[in-house]
Amino acid sequence: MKREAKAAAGAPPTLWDRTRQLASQEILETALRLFTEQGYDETTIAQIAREAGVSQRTLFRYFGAKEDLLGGNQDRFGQVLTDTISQQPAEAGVWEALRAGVAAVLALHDSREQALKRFRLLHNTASLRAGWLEKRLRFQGDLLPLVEARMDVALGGTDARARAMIATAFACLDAASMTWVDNDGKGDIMDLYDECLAAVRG
Amino acid sequence: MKREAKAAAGAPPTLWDRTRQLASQEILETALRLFTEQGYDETTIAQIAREAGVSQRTLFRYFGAKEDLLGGNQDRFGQVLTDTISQQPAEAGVWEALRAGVAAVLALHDSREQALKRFRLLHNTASLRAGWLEKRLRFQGDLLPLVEARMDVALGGTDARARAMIATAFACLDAASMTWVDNDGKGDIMDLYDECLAAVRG
DNA sequence: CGACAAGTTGGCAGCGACTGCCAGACGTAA
DNA sequence: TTACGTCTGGCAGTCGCTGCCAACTTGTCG
Repeated sequence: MKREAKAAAGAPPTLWDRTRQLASQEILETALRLFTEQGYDETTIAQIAREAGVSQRTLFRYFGAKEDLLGGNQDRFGQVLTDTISQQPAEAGVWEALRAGVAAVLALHDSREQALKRFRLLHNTASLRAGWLEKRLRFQGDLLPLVEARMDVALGGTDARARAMIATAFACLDAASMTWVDNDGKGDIMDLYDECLAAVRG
Repeated sequence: MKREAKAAAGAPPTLWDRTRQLASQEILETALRLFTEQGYDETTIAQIAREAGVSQRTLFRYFGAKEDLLGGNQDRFGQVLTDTISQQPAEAGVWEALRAGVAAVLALHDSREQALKRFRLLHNTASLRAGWLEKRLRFQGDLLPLVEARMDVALGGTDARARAMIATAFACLDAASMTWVDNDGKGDIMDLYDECLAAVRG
C-alpha cells in the first residue's frame, strides 16, 4: 500500500527504495555476466545469489523466475507493441501498423551490443527460446482485436486471417533477428524484416 | 545391440517387447486421461506412475520427459516434414512444397477427436505450448536447406528470406489450428490454412 | 535342466528451480 | 525510545528429472 501511494505521489525515494534498486541492478548484472560467461543452463540460481551477495530467497523475491534475470523488461514489450499499433493513423493498413510496432519494440534496446548479446543468448538456449516464444504468443493474442479493427469487417471468420497476419509479422521478425545474429549484428534488423516480409508477400 | 538387430531382421516380438508395448500404452493412456481430467500442470508424475502401476523411475525410462506423455510422436513430425517436402517434384514452388508438408503432418493424427483433444491441451497449457514451439523451431531449422534449394539461387543472403517463408508457413498453421480449436473442430484445418496464407500473401 | 549373461525394474539419494513459512534485522514514524 | 511496517535469510518441502545400485525376470547356451 505504502509504496504504491508514494510512487503515485512522486515522493522522493527512501533509503529502502534505493537499496532495492541497487540490489536489483547488482543481481541483474551478475546474472547477465555469468550467463554470457558460462551459459544459461550451466549457471545456477545459487551461484548468482552467492556472487551477488544475497540469499536465494531474496533473489526470487526480486525476480520471480530465472528467465527474468535476462533483463530487458520483456514484459514491457507487449505494452509498447499495443500502444504503438493503436496509435497508428486509422488509414494505415495492417502491415504498416505491425511494422511500426516491431520497430518500436526494437528501439527499446539500450545499445547494439547489449541487444546482440541478449539475442545470441536467446537463440542459443533452448529453454530461453521456449519462454520467449510463449511470451510472444501472449502478445499476439493481445494484438488480435487491434488488427481486426483495421481489417475490412466481414462479420465472422476474420479471426484466422488476423491471427495469421500477426503471426507472420513475428515470424519475419524472428527470421530477421536470427539472420542478424548469424551475421554478428551487421546491418539493420528492420531492413532484414522488410526483406523477409517482401519475400513472403511475393 | 540385440534389439536393433532383431528389429532390422523383423524377428517375432519377444515377451519383453510385448510387455514394453503394453506398459507404454498403459502409461500413455493414463497420462492423457489425467491430463484432460485435471489439467497438465495439476497432474504429477507420481500420480501417473501410481495409477499406471509402475515406478516413477520406470516411467522416466519409457518417456524421457513429462511432455512426451502427450503422445502423438511429435519427434516424428520433423521426419515426415522433411521427407514429404524433399519428395515434392522439382518444379513445385516453395509454397506448394510447404503446404504438402503441413498436410502430411496433419494427416498423422489418428482421429479428429484425439487431434482436437491434444490441440486443446496444447493451446491451453503454457508449459506445453513452449515446448511445442521449441520443437517447431528445430523443424524450421531442418527445413532451411530444403527450401533454399527451391529458391532462385542468388548466392548469399537468401538465408533470411527462406527462414521467413518457413516461419510464415508455421505461423499460418498456428493460426489455423487455434481457430480450429476455438470452433470446436468444425471444418478442415487445411482450408483454414489456405485462408490464412491467402490473407498473408495479399 | 542348470548356469550365466543380458535386459528390466524399483528404490534411494541427489540436483535445480521454485514456494511457503517463520523468526529476526532494519528503517520509519509517533 | 517505542511501536510498527517492511525486508531479509534460512529451512523445509514440492516437482521434474538423473545416476547409481540391488533385485528380479527373461533369453541362451552347454
